[in-house]
Amino acid sequence: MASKTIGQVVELTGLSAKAIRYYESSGIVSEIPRANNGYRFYSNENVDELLLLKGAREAGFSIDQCRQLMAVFHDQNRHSSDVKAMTLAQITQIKQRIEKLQSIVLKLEALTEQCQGNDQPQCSIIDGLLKS
Amino acid sequence: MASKTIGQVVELTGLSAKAIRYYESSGIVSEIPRANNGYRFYSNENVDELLLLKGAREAGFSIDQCRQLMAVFHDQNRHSSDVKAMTLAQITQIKQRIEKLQSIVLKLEALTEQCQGNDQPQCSIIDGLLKS
DNA sequence: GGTTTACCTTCCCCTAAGGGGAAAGGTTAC
DNA sequence: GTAACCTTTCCCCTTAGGGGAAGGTAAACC
Repeated sequence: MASKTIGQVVELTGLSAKAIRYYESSGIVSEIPRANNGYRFYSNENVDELLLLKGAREAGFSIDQCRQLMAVFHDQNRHSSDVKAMTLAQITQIKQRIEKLQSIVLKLEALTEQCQGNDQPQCSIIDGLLKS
Repeated sequence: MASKTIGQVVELTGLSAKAIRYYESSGIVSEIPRANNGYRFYSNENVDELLLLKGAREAGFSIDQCRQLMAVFHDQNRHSSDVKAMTLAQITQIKQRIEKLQSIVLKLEALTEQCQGNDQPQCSIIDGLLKS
């Protein structure tokens, strides 16, 4: 079975049909050849593109970053150093997001510690948010 | 100066005029009274709502969570325990997001360690993403 | 008073990454 | 033949506003 319908690719990749069509219409993956009835038929190479894309999305790469990644993927003269650089940059970005979230957690934890948490309306969390 | 124009509220709160109007049209803050010319005029209470909202947004609360928070804020019979419960739930959610991001970082770091990062096309990051 | 500048209003389109569902047509099974 | 399932395109929806247009208003300056 060299070429597969979109339903079969859904089974194979775990991606939704909506997502798969979206990736094509956005130009992130190659244009998929059609049969006479208009149905898309996916080659193994097409499926590989989708698998790579899925892996990258699950690794937190944005669609725009994936676009670049796919371009590198299709570059016959690519250097693994380029892929590594993109990945290291991605790691840095995610770590920054983590730090921001951690500072929020610290702030919220400080506020909850001040709050009595009883049946009175006075609440130092609200007071704290008002002043922040 | 008991009531302020939106421009003055922008100065006062650091929020954008777009955001302030959005909060009103979304029903998150109270409806703002208008002058004859249609201009909004903000009372101190209106400004307080916006300040609380801003603090909550900066603390990572979503607009929908802010909506609930504002409802509690306006509830004369509120219990600080309710606010505390919402805040603790928010802390839990953020911690989950942090954990997810951390697992992504671990995965990406493992991949970069395997990648040679040279001028060859073979790249274990791509291979790893394809299989994941 | 007239003009310029700054401010306010609503309105519409745009973002990211698809999801939901309609309407229409194709394919398969009974 | 027809029921069930598959595929197609199309349009609206989501978050939390941003950008900018078109038009009315207010304050400042001459």
